[in-house]
Order: sequence, then structure tokens, then C-alpha cells
Amino acid sequence: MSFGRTSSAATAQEEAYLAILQAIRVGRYQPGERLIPETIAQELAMSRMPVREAFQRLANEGLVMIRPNRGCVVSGLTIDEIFESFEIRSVLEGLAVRLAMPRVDAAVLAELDSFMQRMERSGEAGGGDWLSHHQAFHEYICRLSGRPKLVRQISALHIAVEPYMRVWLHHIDRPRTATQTQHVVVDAMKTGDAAFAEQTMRDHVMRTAQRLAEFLRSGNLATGTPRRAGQAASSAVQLP
Amino acid sequence: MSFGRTSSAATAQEEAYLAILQAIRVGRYQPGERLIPETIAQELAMSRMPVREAFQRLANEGLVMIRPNRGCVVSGLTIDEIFESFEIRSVLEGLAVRLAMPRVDAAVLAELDSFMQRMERSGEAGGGDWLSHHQAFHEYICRLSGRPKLVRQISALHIAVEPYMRVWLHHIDRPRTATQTQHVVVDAMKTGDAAFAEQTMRDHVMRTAQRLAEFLRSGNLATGTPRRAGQAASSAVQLP
DNA sequence: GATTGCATCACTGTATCCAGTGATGCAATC
DNA sequence: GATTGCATCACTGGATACAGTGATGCAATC
Repeated sequence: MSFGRTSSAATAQEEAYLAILQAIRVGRYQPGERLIPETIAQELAMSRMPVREAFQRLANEGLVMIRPNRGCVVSGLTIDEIFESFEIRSVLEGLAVRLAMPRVDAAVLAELDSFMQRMERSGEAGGGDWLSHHQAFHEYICRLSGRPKLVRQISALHIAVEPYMRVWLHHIDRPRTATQTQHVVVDAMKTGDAAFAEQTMRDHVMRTAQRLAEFLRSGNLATGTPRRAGQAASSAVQLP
Repeated sequence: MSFGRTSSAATAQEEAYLAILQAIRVGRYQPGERLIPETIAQELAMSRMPVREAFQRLANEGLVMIRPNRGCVVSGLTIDEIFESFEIRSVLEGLAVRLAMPRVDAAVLAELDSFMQRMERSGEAGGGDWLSHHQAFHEYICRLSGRPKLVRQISALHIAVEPYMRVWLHHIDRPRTATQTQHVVVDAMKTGDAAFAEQTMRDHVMRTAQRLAEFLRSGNLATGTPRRAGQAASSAVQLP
């Protein structure tokens, strides 16, 4: 194992982590699904051990749930939990924008405009990579804040709701209106008013939350009960 | 191992996690210190494996740092990182208060008053458990929000800065003024104005951050360089 | 005398093995 | 016929064993 690691992972455990993470993000491992260490280990050509340690990391980020002696399941989020994630994100991204404001100049605004153009183009193409552009847009702003921990936390929240965003965007298949609400954020940043930009970002995130929650509640998705430990009668949103 | 686990941990890994966490919180394992899995495993009468998995969890929470093939060190925070943690906490706790407001009634306010009395008493006794009362006060408010993820994130931030808070409080040995600023928060909650309460909580947290940062910068502590990976020339605050 | 290269050693990461726990299905009894 | 108890089985968590990597110290050469 001294050569030929395909991915950029330095260690087998890291490789397992990235592989499982990706599978959850794109919805290949679905909420409620049981993750069998042995199976995944075989797929990745390694032993169960690094896979188990990857489970630990994922569990800590809330993406899977490990119940002692009863295995590891992908922890789907309930609508309430999704909404809560957005609530948290709204204040964190609000903070990020506020802290980023002093560093915003013409070059930054130009970059933001180009981000939005990319989003609009991929939106019209109906491509599913609108989401990646969208996340890149948000991450760019966050990075401007110069706060690494903040960036990390926001990124984790993006990942957690990504599977749900994905099906939503797939259904509405024209995320142009969504793109337009981004303009409001950039416009707010152009005013130079940090408090205003913060509030605008908050509103923007919460508006997305409301639209997504509405969509999920509208029953365009089957709402099953992938049994989860602990919380009684909590039925996570099921992906198609 | 079917009986007699001393702590409430269901699994060895959990026990290791709690033990190491506690050691870091109270400052027994200090920033920059190398954590040897074998040593800790012996102390806890288990093998290296569960200890390693505990390391994973701690690394994810940012309390330790694992560099591939080079072991696990307690990741001390720089003053900037401490300040950043407070910034994040300020908006999260602000959110928590805002969401908690609808549930605030006379009984809740009475409970908050009793929390503060306890804090004042332990403050005058010079006891180091002022901190636990203080954290309990904040956690009580957070719980009122009814947002489990939010509570968890805030709690993690409290833990991360706890060692530094501890030495600070030990130095000023009369955290009465600190207690008084809590009153401002409770008073704001009494007004029933959610936005005002949110802003007040934010200010309260940031004021604490400023005082702590000032103390740490004032050099009451030696500022050494427990070498950390990645960031060049980042010298974490060293505990006495 | 200093610097560089090599060898040895300590330690980390991974694999395999073993024991304990929860689940499932069948049989027996009510 | 239904329900409960037991036995078996699959799987998880933990321990031990092994291989690979980085560090350290000594020696040799410049």
C-alpha cells in the first residue's frame, strides 16, 4: 500500500471517509440505509477498521448514527432538523458576511458577479451542478471573512442538507428564481453597510429554508419511516 | 467486560472519549501535549483501538489534531481562534435566545434568577465551579430554544474555550462583575423583545470575549510555541 | 569541526482474530 | 392458534499482531 492510492487521501481511513461522504451527499447512500462496514471495506479494498473510524467521523458530523452494537445508519433529517440547520446557517453566514465586508472591493464584487453568471448558465442548462456553483458562491463569501472555523461549520451544514437540496432542485428544474435572490445579497454587499448585508444574508438563507420546507411538506416526496434510534416517532424525509 | 464499567459509558470508546475530553477541559492534558494511545489505553485498562477512535471524535471537534503517521496532539487555540469561537458563539447564542423568547414565562425567569444566585454564591466562595454554573445558565437558555443541534454546537464551543476561561477566572478570582453582565441578558429577556434579547446576548458574549482576549494578551500567561502542524508560526496560548 | 547520510528504533496505521450482544426463527406450551 | 421462550446466527466492538513511516542518533566524509 506504499503506492497507487487513487484519491488524494493520505490514509485509508481518510479515503473511506471521503468515499462514504460523497455517497451520502449525492444520495447514493440514502437516509435510513444501513451501512455494513464489511461491504464498504470490500468495495474500497481495505479492512473494516478504517471504515469504522470513518463512521466515527461521520457520526460526529451528524451524517450517520451509530447505535452501540446495532450498527451504523445514514441519519436522514426530519423537516424540523433541516429547518434548524438553515436557521443555524442563516446566523453563521450572516456573521461571515458582516466580517467579510471590510475586505469587499471592486475585484471581489466582480468575482461575485462571475459566480452568479456561472450559476445562471448552469441553471438554464438544467444541470445539477447549479448546486455546486451555489455552494462555491457561499463559500467564497465565507472565506472572505478570514475565519477558518466559521467556514468549516458552514460547510458542514451545507453538506448535511445537500441531498435534500438536490432533489428539490431536480424537481423545480429551473433554479433561476433562486439565483435571483442571490442578487439581493450581492446588492446589499455593494452598499457597504455591514449590518444590512448581514440581515440580507440571513433573510436569503431563511427564504431558501422556507421554500425547501414547503416543497418537502408538499409531499412531492414519499415520507417514510426509516427507523432511527432515540427519538420516538421521528420520521425523516425520505429521498426518492 | 460484561459488567462493572465504572462510568456511564456504554462502550469502551465512549469511555475513552469522555476521559480524554475531561482531561482536556480541566487542563490536565495541555495544548501542544502529545497524546500516546498506548499510555492512555493502559490508564483506562483497554487497548489502543477505542482510544484511537476517541481521538477521531476529538479531532473532529477540533480539540486535538491528528497528523498522519505523526500522532495526536492537544490542539491549543491561538488568541485569534479563541476570539473566533466567541464570535461564532455570540451569533449562535443570540439565535438561541431569540428562539427561546416565546417560551419564556414567569417560571423560566424565576429559574434564571436562581441560576444567577448560584453563580454569585460560587463566585464569592472563589470556587472554580462558577464556570459550571455559568455554562449551566447558558445551556438552560439554549435548551429553551428547542433546537438540539444548536445546543450541541454551542456546547462544543463552550468546551473548546473552557481551559482558557478556567485560568482566566482563576486569576481574577472574583467573577462578580462577570455575573453582573448576565443580569443584563436576563433583563433583556424580561422585556419580551426577541430582537433586543438577541442583540443583548451577542453583546454579552462578545464582551466576555474581549475581556478574555485582553487578559491573554496581557501576558499573564507564558506564550510558548507548542508546535502545531499546518499553520506556520501560529503560537497557541499556553496554559500555566 | 560541521554536515550529511544511513541505520535503528519507536510509533502509527491496518489487518486479522476473538468475544459479546442483539436479532430472528422455530418450537413448545398455554 | 397465538404467544412466549430458547437456541442459533449474524454482526459489532475490542484485542492482538504485523507492516510501513517518520524520527533520532551515530558515524563517516568533506
